[in-house]
Amino acid sequence: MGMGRKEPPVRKRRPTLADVAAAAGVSVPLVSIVMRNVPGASPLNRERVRQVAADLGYHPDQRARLLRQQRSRLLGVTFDVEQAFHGDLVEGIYLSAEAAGYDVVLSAVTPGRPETRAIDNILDDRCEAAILLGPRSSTRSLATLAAKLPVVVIARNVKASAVDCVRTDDRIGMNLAVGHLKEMGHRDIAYLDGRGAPGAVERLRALKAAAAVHGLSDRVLVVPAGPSEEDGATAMHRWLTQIAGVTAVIAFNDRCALGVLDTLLRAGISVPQDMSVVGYDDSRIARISYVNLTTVGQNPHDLSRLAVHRAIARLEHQPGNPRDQIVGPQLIIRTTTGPPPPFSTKG
Amino acid sequence: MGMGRKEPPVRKRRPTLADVAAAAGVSVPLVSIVMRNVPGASPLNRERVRQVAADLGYHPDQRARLLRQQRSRLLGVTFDVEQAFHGDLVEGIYLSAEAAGYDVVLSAVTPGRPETRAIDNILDDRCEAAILLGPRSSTRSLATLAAKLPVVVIARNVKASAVDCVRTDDRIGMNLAVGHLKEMGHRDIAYLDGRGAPGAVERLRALKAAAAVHGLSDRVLVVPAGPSEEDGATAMHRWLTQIAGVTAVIAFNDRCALGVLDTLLRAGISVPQDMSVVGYDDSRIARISYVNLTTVGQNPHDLSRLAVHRAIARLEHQPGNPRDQIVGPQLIIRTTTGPPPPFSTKG
DNA sequence: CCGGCGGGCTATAACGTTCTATATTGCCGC
DNA sequence: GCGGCAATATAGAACGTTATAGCCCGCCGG
Repeated sequence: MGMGRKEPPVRKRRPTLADVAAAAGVSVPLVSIVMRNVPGASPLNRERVRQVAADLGYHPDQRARLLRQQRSRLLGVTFDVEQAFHGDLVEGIYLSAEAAGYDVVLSAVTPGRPETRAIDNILDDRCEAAILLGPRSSTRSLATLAAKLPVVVIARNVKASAVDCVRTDDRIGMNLAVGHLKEMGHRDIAYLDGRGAPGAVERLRALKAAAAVHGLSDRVLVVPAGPSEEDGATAMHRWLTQIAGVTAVIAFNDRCALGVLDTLLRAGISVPQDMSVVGYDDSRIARISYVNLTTVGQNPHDLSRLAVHRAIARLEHQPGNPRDQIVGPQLIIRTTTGPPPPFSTKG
Repeated sequence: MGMGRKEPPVRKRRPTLADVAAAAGVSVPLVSIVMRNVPGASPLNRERVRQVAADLGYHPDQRARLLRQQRSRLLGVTFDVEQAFHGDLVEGIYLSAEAAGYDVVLSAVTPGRPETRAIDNILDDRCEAAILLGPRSSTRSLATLAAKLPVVVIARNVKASAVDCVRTDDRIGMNLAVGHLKEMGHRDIAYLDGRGAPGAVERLRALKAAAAVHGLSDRVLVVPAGPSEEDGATAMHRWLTQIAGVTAVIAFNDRCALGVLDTLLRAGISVPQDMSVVGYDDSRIARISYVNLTTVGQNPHDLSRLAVHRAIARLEHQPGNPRDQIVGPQLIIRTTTGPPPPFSTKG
């Protein structure tokens, strides 16, 4: 019975500029001036209005604000919730955008929410430009989108004249990986291909180019695998019995490399004494101490910074020169690579 | 020289209702009626307006629309880009929200973007309710937030009367894990604690309760570890030499369990013949074929569905009964658990 | 004493949409 | 022929904010 019943939290309509103005005894535009920190109000009123606004718990309505202004200063970003790497990119995008005075609207792609819907969302929200992380849409539909607003694609090369791209150059990455192995004395190298995964074709081509540069074209063995741990493990398992002389493996990506490592461990082949392994991506898994995978890392910070700046440049009508911007990857040398075992140096 | 120069893509101001109305020769409100699919327009005009809108590439301005309406029907969601599980939850939230006619505003928490900023963002965007995934803010500040709008927290228990919680019950999960092991014949079980990780205390308490239920209170050994692969590997390594008789390990989470598996593999202890291992979370890593980890899985679909419905119920003034909703986890039996080796049955 | 100037403040309109109220039909029954 | 009704269309105001222009007042030089 009536003892200390909690009052229900009465949530009234959120306060507006008019409420603050009335409470402070000034006009609405003056409050607006104070909230925006622009000149035109006396220090006295400025202080008073600030106080009243804080007391009322006033928050400016972002939507009304954007509606009135000519520009929204909004960047729409689509990303895939399943890709850990996209998380790193999102982080970088927030940073660069806020530094440039732009705001970010996120729109996720999930198994149940196709990319088209994610894109429609950022269109509805009046974003001035779109930054798409690893989009799967056709070149054609991306070009259509680019007719409506500036589009910057990260981590995919889209051959449409109106679409900007920012991506890592696999040729540089593979060059680093092969160069590192050659320097240590390896000659016979196996490459586990991504087999149909996005970007696999480019990466294979890059590997072949790197092999040619280092004069190892006929020493490189390409094995079909895939993008997952399972693919790496299966391919390595099947292939273990068939090779001899190969002293190093480059995997399509880190997950694939992880499967390779597991198979080698179970087969009693020690890494890096008997076999060197190089991954690709520098995903979080590569950094675990007991994995400690040598890998080619993309630079999410640079990728996102370039993408944001490129989008803003388009908005401010300074297209800039290269439509397709390349970020150099870096080789992160950990403990899965080392010199080949002495008895196997046959070249 | 002048051959086939591409015309620069002229991006004009985006079309508005007024533009469509003028082009179709009808009034603005009529176009609005058509675009919203509400009664009040003739089939003839409906068709015409649709056609014209499509031709102009008209997209309704979500911000203006929400400004005019009394309600925004917007749910603000904060999530952590580093937590893969949050991705699964986001997916479910989109699904449930769209089914209920609500829209979702995402706001990410990253290493460089603190939770407070993410929350301010959804406040500025006029969301009607907030759904926070594993928030790290203090109970106090969450309560303050709840005074402004309904707040539903997923995956954390917040003891504030105005904050709803939806979470998995660790007691059920641990009960399943211990029960499964006991059923197979295990008696002496080690638990690798999360040591300071969010939720570790509750999970440890739940384990102890489960042990008590199964009459194994004095057979369970608690070992400090941590939430990462590395923690699991280190703890297992250090601890391997000190135990005897223990036939099963329950890890704080899957990542920790992965470290355990790796250490066991390197030590030549086979799983599950010599030792059973149970994880917690059913993260993607647990499903890899060569890992194939028996684990306690949270149900992201149910969690997100309940959270969305709870938020909407609050908005529509039907608070409903339990402020703290529990979703039952499920045991996913894979191949890292089996009967204990015969010689070790001592109880 | 007057015209001009500038700081501080406010009235008003506008952003793109939707709500409310009101007109304009055509059609029916009496 | 006329009131009533439903269906369709439009005029006008409103949402919360900001841009523009103008008002008021005290001050200065002439």
